[in-house]
Amino acid sequence: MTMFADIHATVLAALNEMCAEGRLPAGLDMRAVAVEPPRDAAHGDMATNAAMVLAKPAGMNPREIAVALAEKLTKDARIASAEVAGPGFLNLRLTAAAWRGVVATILAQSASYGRSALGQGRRINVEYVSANPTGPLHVGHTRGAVFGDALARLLDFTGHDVTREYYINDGGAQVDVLARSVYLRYLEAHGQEVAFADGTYPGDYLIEVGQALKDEVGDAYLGQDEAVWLSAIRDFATDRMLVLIREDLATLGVEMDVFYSEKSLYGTGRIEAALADLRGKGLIYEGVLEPPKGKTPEDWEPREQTLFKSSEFGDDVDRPVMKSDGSWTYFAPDIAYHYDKITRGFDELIDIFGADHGGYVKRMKAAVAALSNNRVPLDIKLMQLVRLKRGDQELKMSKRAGTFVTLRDVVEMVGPDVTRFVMLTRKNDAPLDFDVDKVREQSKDNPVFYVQYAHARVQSVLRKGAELGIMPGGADDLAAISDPAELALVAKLAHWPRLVESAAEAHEPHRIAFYLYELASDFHALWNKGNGEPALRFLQEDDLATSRGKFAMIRAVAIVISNGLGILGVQPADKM
RNA sequence: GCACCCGUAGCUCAGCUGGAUAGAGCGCUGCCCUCCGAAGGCAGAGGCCAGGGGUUCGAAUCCCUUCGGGUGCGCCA
Repeated sequence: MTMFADIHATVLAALNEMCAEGRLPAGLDMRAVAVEPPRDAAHGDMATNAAMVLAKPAGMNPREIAVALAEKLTKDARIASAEVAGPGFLNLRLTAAAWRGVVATILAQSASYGRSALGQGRRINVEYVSANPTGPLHVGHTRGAVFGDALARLLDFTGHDVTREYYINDGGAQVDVLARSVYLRYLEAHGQEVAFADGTYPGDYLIEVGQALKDEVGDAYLGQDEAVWLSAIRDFATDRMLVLIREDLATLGVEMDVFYSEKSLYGTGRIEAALADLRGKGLIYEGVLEPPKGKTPEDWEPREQTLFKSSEFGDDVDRPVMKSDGSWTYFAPDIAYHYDKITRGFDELIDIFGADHGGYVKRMKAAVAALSNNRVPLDIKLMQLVRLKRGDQELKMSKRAGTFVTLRDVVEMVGPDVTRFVMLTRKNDAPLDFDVDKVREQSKDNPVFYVQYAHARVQSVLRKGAELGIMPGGADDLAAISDPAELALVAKLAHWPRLVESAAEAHEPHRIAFYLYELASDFHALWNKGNGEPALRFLQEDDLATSRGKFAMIRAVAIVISNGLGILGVQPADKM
């Protein structure tokens, strides 16, 4: 249990008592009753809106309810005061002893402080990265990789059973292009002059693949028709690319549980099975789509296609699953893939896509709703672009020239921890500027540094204390935590569990990063306050009991920072 | 033309799923080291939350609408 959950339960209990005593009507819906930190700390430690949300259904004046509730709550030993404010807020102040209890809790729970059973072991599948297996990962993929991984860790931390999954697009035309490009490199390895036409991948990273192919098959494919080698080289090359991609992900500390092959859906009856499910629900038909309004393609002509009635599930129009030539559209294997996830028994699905896939969201949600009979929710997070910069200069990417900034370039420039943290300092749907110079600065301007520095400062004091034989204390020493600034810091620590839960529910790991920044800021402020008020210094050489108490407090700060960074996949620094 | 995302301080962005006087960093102005690390901190100036309607005790947040920016729109994946 946590402080906010405890008090919330206390408030509900008090309200129920009031019902039993006839001071409130029975059977009130209390789900809207919340206990939150007030926006302005001057209002108190916690505030409840109970009186306001219950006033109308109870047919009573909100202040009347608030006064009665306040009377009950002040009997609680942890609550120092309860004041009615504004239209009916009830502002609560907790006793210093109650806050000190939070420190004891944090030290006792340590690495699991903030863990929650919110997910109740629900099985949740997070699909991310899923980049085409045609080359190394670039900056854009990096953001998706970091976000997906942090989200997975966050869900794990909140009691979900998480599967991290990568969908390999190895079934489409782009892997044929890959195979042809590798063939050219293979010819090159045999000393031939080759030209990279449009529609091939000219990147240097395929040189060694061509060489490896030569090492493996010798001259077997020289002068041969594409029909002879295409399929074999495709498999060879995609395997190589997947090794590359796994290595890229590993440099960031990202590890997948499942790599799921698109190709495995073809010729195995799995696409057919998924569509048969939809057909059985009357959601597949043959028909002709209207041309898109406003922007009709030049070569538009009406054609009959096999369509999915996605419009019955909130999509704008029905979507084709089969092209007019009888082959599948990309949507068909995607339906089959999500059908497979549903059949595997997941309770919830999350897809992380690039923002350019925005037009795909509604049909995918429609498909999952239809296939699972609305049982399995699908959340799709769209990742906005990353603008990579060095100072004022933007590092441009050009796919045609084969020059792009890779994930590995970024990690080599700034390290995995900085890459991860900075990528998480923005909401997923906001564009991100990533300045490779700025993120390496050791200053307040750099949020990674700022948070790491707070952790390192705690460790530094604790080390110094250890030299003097002072260790963080237990419950008996916590009276040393008494200044309002100290209690405010502890209150911030008490927010951690509810912050974690709200971030997990919203699927928004960036909230963790922002919280850590605020916590670090509060800590640095308290540290500096010790300059003017020696009583606030953590190390009090002439008063060991006080030192032990304050050490317990700052150790709690380090624990929360460490737990938070753990969710972001960042190593806390002990020294800087 | 339609759909989705976005619009908050000069700049870059938060805003806890509807709460009280809208916050932080940078930049600007002025302060704080005989002191556990100044790689920090404190204070000040700076806002019609793009505009307009609505919903209710209460809106930056939810709904409608206008304007502005981004992305996407059958036989690409």
